[in-house]
Amino acid sequence: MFDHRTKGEGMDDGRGARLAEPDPTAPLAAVGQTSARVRLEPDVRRQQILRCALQIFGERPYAEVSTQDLASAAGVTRGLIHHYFGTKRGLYLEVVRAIALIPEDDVADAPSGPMRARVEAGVDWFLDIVARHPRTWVAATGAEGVAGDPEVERILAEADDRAARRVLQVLGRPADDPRERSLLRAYVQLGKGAAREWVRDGDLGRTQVRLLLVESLMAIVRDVLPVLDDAGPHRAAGEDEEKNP
Amino acid sequence: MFDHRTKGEGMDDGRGARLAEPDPTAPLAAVGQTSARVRLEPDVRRQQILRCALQIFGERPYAEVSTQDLASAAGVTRGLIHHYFGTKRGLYLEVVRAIALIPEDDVADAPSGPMRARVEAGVDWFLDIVARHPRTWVAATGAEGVAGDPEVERILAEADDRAARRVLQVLGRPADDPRERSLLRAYVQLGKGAAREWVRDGDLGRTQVRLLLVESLMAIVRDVLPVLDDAGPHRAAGEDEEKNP
DNA sequence: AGCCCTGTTGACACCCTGTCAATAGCACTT
DNA sequence: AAGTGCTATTGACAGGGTGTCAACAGGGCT
Repeated sequence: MFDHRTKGEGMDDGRGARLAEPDPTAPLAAVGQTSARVRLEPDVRRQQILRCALQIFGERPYAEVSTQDLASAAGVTRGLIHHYFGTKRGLYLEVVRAIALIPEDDVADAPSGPMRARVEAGVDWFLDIVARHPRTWVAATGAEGVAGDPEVERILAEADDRAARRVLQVLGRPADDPRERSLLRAYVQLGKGAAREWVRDGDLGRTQVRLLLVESLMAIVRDVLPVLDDAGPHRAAGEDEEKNP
Repeated sequence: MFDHRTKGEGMDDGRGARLAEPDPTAPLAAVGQTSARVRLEPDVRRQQILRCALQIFGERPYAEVSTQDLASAAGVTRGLIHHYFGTKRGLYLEVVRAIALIPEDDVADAPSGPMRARVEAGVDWFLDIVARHPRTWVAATGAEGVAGDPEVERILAEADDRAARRVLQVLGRPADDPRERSLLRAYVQLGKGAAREWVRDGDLGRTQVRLLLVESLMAIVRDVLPVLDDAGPHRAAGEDEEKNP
């Protein structure tokens, strides 16, 4: 998310860029005013714009970013942004996708051993992911989406669902029961919440968070999943007729 | 982009506005075209606009609601919206406050009886709140805020903290230990996640959600809180050095 | 060199937000 | 009842941001 392309840092003065010879693919604000119109491969240009957008959207909220800002950062004109991404929202979606969706890569862990060991393994897997890029992770998965945009929702939901399936897999359960999936998605929220408390405010450490997540998941496995089907019908909450707050 | 100002969409039909005798305080779209300029007490007008905004913002995302929509729904002009709330975001903040901030009023419930009963009472209290305005509640507390708006963040965080304190109170625990508060805030995320699954997707019903929340909270009370202090230090997650997303 | 494909631009039209002086309800006085 | 004053409410205006499109020009090819 953050590109950490800390400004000073050899961007303009020292090495590179001898004189008036800007790297055409220079991503960020290398755009003194100097660089004339340079023609790039569509793929390269797309990537470059996307990288800049990644940085910008990480810095301030969606509404306070204008396509002009995006364009300037990439050293192009607004028109080009729209040419490649259709709309500002389109570009934003690409950014969210890039950040939120954890690759489904390492799926091959054999779920073996007693349940408690599996649960602990699953929790540790999750905490490791968070610990790798704590702040970025929190920013990406928190309430940072654009206001209720259905597509953003969808992406974030997909991310949660992947995590939920992963946990189910670690538990050694088939991941195709929609109710169990739903249940685990809720649990993933607990994980996200706990991680937030861990990373942002410092009152809980990894130890405490781990404890919380392990015991909760154990309770779910022990006391909830087995009786899930015995419970009542699965109606959604009634349509709301608001009265007053 | 999308004009979304499509279809009349239940905006104008239903209740209210029988025939040219509009209740001055009629909340929604009682605005045939009929109602002439009516003068109301500032308080009343504010309330009325707020109620309408509550509904509208619950229906579609912030960015797709225009001040014109808000004004029309309340049967006034845009200017008045700004007169009372300054800005569209200002009105939105009031809405979020109204929905998310559970009144700290009914604090007097005696936390008595066995722990399981208390836990169930607390969970039911929470579910009742959600059930009162399900969709609006989900919209307001989910990732539906204005993208990363600090003020929205603050309100939501405050709301979570209130809920956490409330739960601690129901459990019969003092609500001043920051670590327990933090723990319970994480639990509140589970509650919100579960409520989302309940309201939005229909795979889980209130029964299942209740089960999940009760058992999880029981596990927390039984297995986590007692040993919270025995666990390691409460360092925040290490500062992150991002490599790549 | 000259041509052509296409990446890139600049300007245009539209919508939306926020401001402000002007208008007109409505309660109170005479 | 009519008049008067306070102020709730309006309508028009300015500024800014998004998305569209025909035209321009970079650079590889003949």
